[in-house]
Amino acid sequence: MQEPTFLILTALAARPLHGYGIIQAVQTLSTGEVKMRPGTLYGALDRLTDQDLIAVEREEAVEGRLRRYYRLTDHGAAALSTEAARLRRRAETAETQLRGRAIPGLA
Amino acid sequence: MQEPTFLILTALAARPLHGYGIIQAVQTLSTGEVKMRPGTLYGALDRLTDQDLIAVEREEAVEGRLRRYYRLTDHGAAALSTEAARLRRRAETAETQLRGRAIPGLA
DNA sequence: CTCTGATAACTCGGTTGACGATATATAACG
DNA sequence: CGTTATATATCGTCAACCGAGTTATCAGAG
Repeated sequence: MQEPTFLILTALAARPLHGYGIIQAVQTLSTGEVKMRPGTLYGALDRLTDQDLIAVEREEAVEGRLRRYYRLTDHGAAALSTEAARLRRRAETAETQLRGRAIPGLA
Repeated sequence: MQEPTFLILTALAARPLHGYGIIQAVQTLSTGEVKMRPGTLYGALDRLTDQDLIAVEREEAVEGRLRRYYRLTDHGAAALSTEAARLRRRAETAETQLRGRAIPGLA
């Protein structure tokens, strides 16, 4: 799983959002680092829906404009949780290695 | 930066290694999770060398077989450190969101 | 003596997924 | 009336990962 995908799932973890809301949430959650483009978002949304990690919650028409809300599925929440733990482990391993001290027992 | 690339840099952080040694180190460092393929490794090695994140340390001929050792450059160590911090932040943000509590002040 | 498996390097083609650019439409602001 | 913000969507490209295959040496099993 790559960063943009991870951030979409993160954005949807707390509450359902529509596409444009995800773009804004991702920017906020990444403290301005990541500005997701529509080309990345809508492709990922279709893919994640196919993988049953997210699902369409509801569709709203606000002032003539459609808003399609997505929510994280249970499956998606589990995947995000697993992936977060993985990132944490990767970060820890890298920092340990950088300190120049290999974990005892490793070649 | 993607996971395989990150793991190559992690493997080289503590000490220089040759290609095959990296494959083994990655597998150990990821507690068996990631078995890097040659196609991934050698492509990444060329790319990372071009980006000056790693460099060829020396070439050794051991029993007729060539061993090409790569080391992390200062630039590469800095990039790995930055990326590790980034992964840590991503993991933390995701876990916070999963707890259902948005960071106060966010929409 | 041959075959398998580990070590060690490298190539090639396919697929996935992110990205930039572009398109469309409405409402608000100046 | 033009620009900015909201909101969705498509298209073509490119980077990167991945599996499979190639070549070669040496050790150990059969």
